Amino acid sequence: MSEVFKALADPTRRRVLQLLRERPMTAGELAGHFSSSKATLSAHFSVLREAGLVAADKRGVTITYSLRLSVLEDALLAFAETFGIGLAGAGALKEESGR
Amino acid sequence: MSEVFKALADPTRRRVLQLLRERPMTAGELAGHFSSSKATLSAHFSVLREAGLVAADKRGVTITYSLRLSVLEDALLAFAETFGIGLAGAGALKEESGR
DNA sequence: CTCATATTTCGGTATTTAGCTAAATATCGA
DNA sequence: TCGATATTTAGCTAAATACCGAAATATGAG
Repeated sequence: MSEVFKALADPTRRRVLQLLRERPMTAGELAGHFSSSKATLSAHFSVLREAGLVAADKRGVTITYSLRLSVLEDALLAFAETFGIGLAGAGALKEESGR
Repeated sequence: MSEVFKALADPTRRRVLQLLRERPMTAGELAGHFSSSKATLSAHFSVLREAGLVAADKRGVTITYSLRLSVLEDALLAFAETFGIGLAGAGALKEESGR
């Protein structure tokens, strides 16, 4: 739980997740959207990976990252629930992910 | 946004929010629930205050902290929305806070 | 005014984090 | 095998964070 929130606390990482919302992208492709060095971005990917928020798929020499929306969703849901904040919309999401 | 997630990234601070969910509590009362020093807790309160997640009400020599649920709610909602995670339950919450 | 109480601020240390460049690793094509 | 490409790892610095004990601040009681 802490790891997810820690990952979300950085704007760069949140933007990475946003980019991956559209489609999976390679590390280099993602890095192209930022001004930081690739090494720095790589560290951000690592944080996201360890939080379980992205999946890394190595294909040849490139690594494609994809968003693991369910992990993000579950974390937010679990946390919000303890505060009585119902996230009813998650149901609709579940349907969508089920197709 | 970053400040809210950063505040939520620490287990102690999340527990403080949980405690405040029941009722407002003074700084000392809150500190009694943790093994860290009061100085350390005070710093945590400061982070929560700066993130807007709690309100501090100074009454005489004691400071009573209370949860600002709407801020937490709005932050989670806004973020979740950008990921297509609808938080329909927030509507019901709004009604509740309206009484 | 003085004392006790509640809380924060100060000064310090240790750990973590974000960033960089340079070097290492791995894979592909010729 | 050699070279090019994609990505990570290593080594470093600067800034931020968490923690402590001690000192400062503010208030209310007497």
